[in-house]
Amino acid sequence: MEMNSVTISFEDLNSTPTTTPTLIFPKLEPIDEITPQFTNPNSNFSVNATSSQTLSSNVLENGGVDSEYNRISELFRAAFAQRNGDVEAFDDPDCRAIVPVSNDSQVSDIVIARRKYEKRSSELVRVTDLKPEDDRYFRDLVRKTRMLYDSLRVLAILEDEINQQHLGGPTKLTRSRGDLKASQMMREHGLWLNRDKRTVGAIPGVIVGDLFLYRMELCVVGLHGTPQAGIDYLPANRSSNGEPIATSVIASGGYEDDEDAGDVIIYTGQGGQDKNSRQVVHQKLEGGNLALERSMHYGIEVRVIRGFKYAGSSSGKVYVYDGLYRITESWFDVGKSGFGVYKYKLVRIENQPDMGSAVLRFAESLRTRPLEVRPMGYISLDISRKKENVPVFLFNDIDNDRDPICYDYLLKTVFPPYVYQHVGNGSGCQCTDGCGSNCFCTMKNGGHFAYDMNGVLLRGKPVIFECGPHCSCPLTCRNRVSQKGVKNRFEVFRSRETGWGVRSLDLIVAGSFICEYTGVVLTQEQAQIFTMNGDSLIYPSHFAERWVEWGDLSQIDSNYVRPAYPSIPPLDFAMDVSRMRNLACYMSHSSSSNVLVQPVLYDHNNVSFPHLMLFAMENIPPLRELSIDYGMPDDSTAKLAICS
DNA sequence: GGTTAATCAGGATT
DNA sequence: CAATCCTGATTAAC
Repeated sequence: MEMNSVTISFEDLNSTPTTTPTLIFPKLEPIDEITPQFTNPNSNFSVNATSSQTLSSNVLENGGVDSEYNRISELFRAAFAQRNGDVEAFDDPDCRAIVPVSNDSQVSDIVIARRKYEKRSSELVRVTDLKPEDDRYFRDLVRKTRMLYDSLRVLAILEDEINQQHLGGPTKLTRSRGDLKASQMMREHGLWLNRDKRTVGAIPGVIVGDLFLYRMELCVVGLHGTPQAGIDYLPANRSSNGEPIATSVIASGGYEDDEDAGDVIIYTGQGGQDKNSRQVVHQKLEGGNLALERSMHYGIEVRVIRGFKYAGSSSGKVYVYDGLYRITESWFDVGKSGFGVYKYKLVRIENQPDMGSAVLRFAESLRTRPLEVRPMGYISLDISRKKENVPVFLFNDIDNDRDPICYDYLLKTVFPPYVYQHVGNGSGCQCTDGCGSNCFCTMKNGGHFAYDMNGVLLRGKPVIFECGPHCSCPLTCRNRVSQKGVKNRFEVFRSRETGWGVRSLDLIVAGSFICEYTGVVLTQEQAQIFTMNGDSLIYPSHFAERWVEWGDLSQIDSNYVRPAYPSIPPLDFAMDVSRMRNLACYMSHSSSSNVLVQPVLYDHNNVSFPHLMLFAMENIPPLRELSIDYGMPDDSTAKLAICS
């Protein structure tokens, strides 16, 4: 895997754009191969194979029951003990990256040894000419990084929650900052991306429209390096010519003098505010303000991330990557407060994908008044005919195909009657006040929750047991998620590239439930007859087991074991979708899909016939196409034949 | 009385 | 060390 990048020198920037770059790094190593340099090969903190073996087998022996949380708990404890210089932590075989090896010759070794983490690089670089395979590689790397971040974030909160219960004390005043803990752990393991170069322009693997729920996540992927400041820049004292250079800005309404017209932003410089964000003194041309001015002077583009109020996320905010802008003007102005502020006119560079923030707003309007916004193209405003909680739109504005309207809408998978034979009273849990760790269903899941309190899937597994109709717990039980049907507004739509496809009008938060993949389950004999008739069937065993990637902590935990519990036999049934189906049937295939298939049981206990539940593998922006990994080679023409 | 704004506290990075 | 377009919860204000 190669990544071309050009080191930016100021001579180049001053000369004509066609000048050949002076320095080229044709063999820049991919990020995950660079990270090992953070490990000191001479240190005696080597991974202790014996102890990790013992732990792993331990986890396996008791089926992961209750040791799982202890282990994760230990993981966090060790990580933070290490951070605080606790002696205990040095016994941890995982205790890597204590003294990062520096490649920055400007600073003395003594300072490096004392510093906890390596400083960000001061080398300005622009990534160019990525081949499609490079794109895929970096996209995958970013996605894996973000999945790990999310897992750690949710687990940190859960961990805190459980500790609170153990202590039995009063509910804590402030909930723990999972976003910060996750980023710290990843940093300690050298898993932050794009720290070895300061990238100007696009970040490999991040595309316009990508959504982030936390500022820290922007730091982890390297899109924006500062956790609070709105302007990220290479400081003057680290710049090769002594001038600061801005690389990215965040516009989230923090300054009253901002004016945002989408393609053009009047961005206010930083500084001059008190702690309540009121402008109380004049701004100065320093720091980020000077950096923006210098970036304008050299014609250097900046990444723009917009912060939005969005009810769907827990923090009530969402960050959207909106692409690259050029700074065309800057001036000193008197702000609304009466104090002087610096202003910058940012103009969006042309020929980029639609702005994520504009798509968000457009999708919002589609939800509330679809026919007003898009008068043509709707075939149906609910193909489920009120069977789903939320209407499912059918939209086609490119040809006359109306196929999906011809099928009956199947809300839930139909299993053969014998699957339900041994189901009855007593097969569920008896909990009446919240299904906790003693819940029968929780035990079946290996002793821990399958979902967090927002219904986010915590860890993919061979099968998940939800509470069901034979449990005593109420419908509001935390262990009932996928059985309750779709929550987001979906649209089945026609596209030139993938035929029929599915997209959402809402933001789908990573790990949240999307819908079931429904069909009529056939017995072996029935399936044979169908196959002889030439009808195509869905074979659940063909789906790639992408759930193994969800909640995978192996990158930060050498003791991590892939969940093999509860073990289930291979899925050995077929589903007919030739007459009845639901929206899942229209999802396209991709080998780097944004949706995973998680088997779930709730209304019966036959592990051979789980419901196939679909969950989001990443934050899926509104109107972005959903895709499942059908386990086929990646070829856009190889879409599932029956539903195209 | 419920939503929204101001405020406080706790933090990470540069 | 202080400054920074953060989060999460509490309190004040409509």
